[in-house]
Amino acid sequence: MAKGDRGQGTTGRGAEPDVRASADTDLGDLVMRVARTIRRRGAEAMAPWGLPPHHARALRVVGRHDRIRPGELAGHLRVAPRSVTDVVDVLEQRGLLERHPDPGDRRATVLGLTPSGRQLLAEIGAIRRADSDAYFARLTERDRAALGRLLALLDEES
Amino acid sequence: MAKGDRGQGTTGRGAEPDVRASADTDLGDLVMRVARTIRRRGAEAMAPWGLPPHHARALRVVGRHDRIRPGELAGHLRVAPRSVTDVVDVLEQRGLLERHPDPGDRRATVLGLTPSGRQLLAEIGAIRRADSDAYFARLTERDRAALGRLLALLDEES
DNA sequence: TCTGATCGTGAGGTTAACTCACAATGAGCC
DNA sequence: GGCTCATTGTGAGTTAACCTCACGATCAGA
Repeated sequence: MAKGDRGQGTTGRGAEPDVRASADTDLGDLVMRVARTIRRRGAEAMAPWGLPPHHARALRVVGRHDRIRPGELAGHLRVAPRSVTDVVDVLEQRGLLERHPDPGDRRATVLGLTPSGRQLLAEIGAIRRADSDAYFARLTERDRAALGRLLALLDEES
Repeated sequence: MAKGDRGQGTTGRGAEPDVRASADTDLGDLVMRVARTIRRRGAEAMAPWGLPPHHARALRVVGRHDRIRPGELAGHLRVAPRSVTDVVDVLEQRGLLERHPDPGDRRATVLGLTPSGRQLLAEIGAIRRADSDAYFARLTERDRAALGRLLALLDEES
């Protein structure tokens, strides 16, 4: 099924494993490496606020979708529902968002930003966007659009 | 679960924050979400061998660059030198690779696959490639090439 | 009213990284 | 030869970002 399969793996020890960069990194690896860089940059950019990248991301989602439920937030972040509980815990402890009981369903909770959460979001938004722009500036406008389209295709619900 | 989408508002292409995640997430978020999916899929695919994605990746790099040093391996994986020590520890304990003293520099170590490491690499290579192909099959051949090019640009040494 | 799904979370675990400090060694200089 | 300084890999300790499983509370339907 694989096409350009170089079948080495038998005895071909020093048998010319030349394999220059483009050949040896597949798309999956490439995505992971870029993701690592993004996470590192994000962590550095957010360091002054002590807000890890993932927490900042969650804060942003809540900012966009007010009155969101934890489960929905998990969906947006593409993580397991349980995983957002901890994130929400931290953000709530810092007074950035609040859990409110859902009047329509007493099992459920809805999340909303506090004023200081909203303010922090505004502050870091600018920084984050600037850093993101700086990183993706390696690509032309057209390439960024193309990348967005391709990643969105991959990210579609399966 | 989740799959929430209480439609609030339409995808108004304005200054309005909009609902559909794919529409308003920036490139960084998109990369992270795709990366998460890839990691999860990779972990599932490697589960029968109990080999975490990152370990498999390291094994592959050593397979390609025999007699590589830990420090170089770290460079290929884009992680801090210290981080590969643990990975190498595990892989060595499993008998998949070995540390040899570097004859030219007694501080250093060179890594090489053992026969069983080489065999495992061959086994999982096929599986992994198949899974990767399945995931990226959402994109056309042309789109995959484009994505590879764009990611490679981003991943260039800065 | 009983049953089965759903919501969020406690408990506990894993992966994948990081920094800082250190001993051993190499390399350049006088 | 003896000094200094950089490099190599690792011990120690920490953090981020996930996961599964189990559970009590609640909802929705037969």
